Amino acid sequence: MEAADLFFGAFANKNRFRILNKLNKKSLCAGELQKKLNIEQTHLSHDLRCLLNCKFINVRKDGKKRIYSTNNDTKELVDEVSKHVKKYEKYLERCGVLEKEKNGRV
Amino acid sequence: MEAADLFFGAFANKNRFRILNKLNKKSLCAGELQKKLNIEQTHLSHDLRCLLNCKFINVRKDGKKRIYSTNNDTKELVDEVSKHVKKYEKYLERCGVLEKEKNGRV
DNA sequence: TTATTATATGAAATTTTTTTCATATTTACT
DNA sequence: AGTAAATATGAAAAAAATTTCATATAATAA
Repeated sequence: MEAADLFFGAFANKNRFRILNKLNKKSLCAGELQKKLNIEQTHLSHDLRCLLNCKFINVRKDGKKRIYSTNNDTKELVDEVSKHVKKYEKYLERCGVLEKEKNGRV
Repeated sequence: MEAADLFFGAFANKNRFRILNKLNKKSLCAGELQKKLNIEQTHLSHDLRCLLNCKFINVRKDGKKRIYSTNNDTKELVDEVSKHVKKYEKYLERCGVLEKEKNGRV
């Protein structure tokens, strides 16, 4: 089950998920992503490396830019997860540090 | 995109993923899960509450036990993710704190 | 009504991840 | 060669999640 842990380490992150969603629509270079998502440059760069290492995305060079893109498996996965998130949105609560007021006991 | 963050907070966790996989096969009470997964009692309890809050799982009472189960949406999602994890296993690397030795530069 | 089993809770301690900072690299242009 | 633009890197700081601890509650049985 170690692989699942690594998987989540890479995939399960708000910013990285936003990146994947953007790239699902259109391949983009880092600079474009940065503008669209309004993430600080080095932060974005770290996230891209993370996604890249785990093969969620690919790069190709184009002059001094690097164009990032998702593959089909990633597209499917991201869409599936997005579907679930949308459907369960109303139930989702911050975990671990559950907001005390909301504690809906069983 | 806030919902995605909450979603990952609950779903994206090694132990909780193990729990979901077990429950996908068979509804179980906390005690049984504890034995099968070898997780410390209060730890498991926290994780169950988390999954419960976000409606990944359901409970019903049976005497002094509580029987946990997954729903169909969760089953599908967990299976989809498991499939991806299996396929990409060989690429997965710990993120954020990337092991220095492994640094496969682009 | 007390004891026991099963499970839950909240807070503190620990660990991990995210974010920022300062700087490096890479490519193209002059 | 020197400069600027685009992106990457590593380490430190900050934030968040996990794990443990000590204790509470709930249901049943003696």
